[in-house]
Amino acid sequence: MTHIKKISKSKNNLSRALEVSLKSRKITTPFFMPDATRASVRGITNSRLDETGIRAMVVNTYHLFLQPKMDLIKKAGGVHKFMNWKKPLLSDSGGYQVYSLIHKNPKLGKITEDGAVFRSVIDGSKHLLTPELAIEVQFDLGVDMMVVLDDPRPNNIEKKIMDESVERTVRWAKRCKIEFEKQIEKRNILEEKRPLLFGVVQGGLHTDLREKCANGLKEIGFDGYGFGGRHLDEDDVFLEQIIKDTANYIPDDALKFALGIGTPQDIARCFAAGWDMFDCVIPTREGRHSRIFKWKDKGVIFENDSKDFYETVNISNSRFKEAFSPIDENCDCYACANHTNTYIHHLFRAKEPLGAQLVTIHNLRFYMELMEELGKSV
RNA sequence: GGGCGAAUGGCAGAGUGGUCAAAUGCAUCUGACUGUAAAUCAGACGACUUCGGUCUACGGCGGUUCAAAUCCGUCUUCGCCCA
Repeated sequence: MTHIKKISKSKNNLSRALEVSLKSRKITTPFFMPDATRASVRGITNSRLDETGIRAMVVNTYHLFLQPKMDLIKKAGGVHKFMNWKKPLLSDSGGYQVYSLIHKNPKLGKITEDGAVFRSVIDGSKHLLTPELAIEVQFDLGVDMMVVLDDPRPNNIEKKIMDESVERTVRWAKRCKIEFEKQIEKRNILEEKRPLLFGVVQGGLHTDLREKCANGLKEIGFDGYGFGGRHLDEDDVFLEQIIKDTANYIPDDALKFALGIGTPQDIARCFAAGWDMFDCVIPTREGRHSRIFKWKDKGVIFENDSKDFYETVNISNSRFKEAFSPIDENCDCYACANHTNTYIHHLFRAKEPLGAQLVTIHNLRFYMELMEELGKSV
C-alpha cells in the first residue's frame, strides 16, 4: 500500500499538498509540528493544544530514552498512551543532540562509527546510541513517523569533514533501514499500520554533497527525507539555493521534512521550494520568552523574502503595561479570546507561568494559521 | 533624661583612608532565541561627553588628611537598652 498520495500542487510544481496515511490517522501536508521533546509541549495541556489546530507533534528519542527511560514508556503502553495524545507523533532520532551536545561541548560525548556515545545530563550515566538502538527505541515509543540517526555537523567545517558526515549519515541510514525492517517483522506489524521512516540529507552548504547524500539515501529508500543541519549560513542568511536543490534531489512521491525550520518566513520559503512538513521550537520557546507572533498582511506571504506578512512583539515591554486589548483582535485563540495584553504583560512581569502558557498557545495558533494559508496556495 | 548602635544608588545590602560612580541580589529598560543542555541567556542601568575624560554622589553641616562612603566633631532621623 502507498502511504502518501498527492492531492494538489502549485503552478510551479514545487509546493504541493499530500495526504499521508499514518498508523493513528490521516494527515495532510503542509503541517507544522510543535516540539514536545520530553513528551510535553511545555506548559500546555492536550485540550489547549487541540484548540490551536495542531495535528501532530515531535517527541525526542534521546530525551525520552534518558528520562523516563524506555522501560517505563513500554509499561505505559507507548508514548501516545503515556502522554494521552491521540493524534500523530513523530520522533526525532537524537541525531541533532549529537550535533548540539557533542560538537558544542566535546566533553559530553563522542561519535564513533558504531554510534554516538553520550553522558546523561540527568544522572551522568554513559550510553551508546547506535542507529539500531535509535530505531528500536522509536518502535518502543510507538510513534507514527520516525527519523534515522544521522550525523549533523556545523556548516563551517571543512568540506572533507562534511563529506565524511554525509557518508556516515548514509551508512547509518542503511543500518537504520535494516533494523526498521527487522523490527517490523519481529513485531509483526501490518504494512498499513507501520510507522513511516525518514532519512536525513546532510551536506551543509555544499550542493554536491547534498545531492550525494540524497542519492545515497534514495537508494536505500525512505518514506520521507529530511533537510538536516542548519539551513542558515554563518551570517544567518537563508540558504535558498541549497533548500531548493535538496528538495529537488528528493523523490517527488516522498515526504519532504524541513527539520527544525523555522521562522514563519523560513517556513514559507521552504514550502514554496517543495518542503511539506516542519517542526521548530520557535513558537513555543520564544512564546515562553514573551515574544508574540502577529499577522500584518497574509497577502504577501510569498512575496520575495518578505518578512512583511507578520511581526513579532515582546509583550513584556513596558508599552504593554496598559494595553487593554487582546494580543490580536482577529485571532481566535484561547489567549486572545479571554485575555488582554495588559494582563499577559503583568503575568510575565510577575513571573506567573500562565503568561508563558498563553503566549505559547497564541503563537501555536499563529503557526497553524500560517499552515492554513500555505495550504490554500496549492 | 542617660547609654549603645545604625544611616550607602528605586529597594535590599557589601564596602570601613587611596585601586569606589561604589560588590551582589532584586526592580527597571532592551535584546537574543530556528530537528529544546533554553519558563533561558545577554547587554544597559548618576549626569554630561569631542568617548580621552569632566562633574555631582554614600543622612545634613563642619573638620583632619596630599587623599574621606570610610577618621573626628556636631546636628537630624531611626532602632535597642537603662531610668
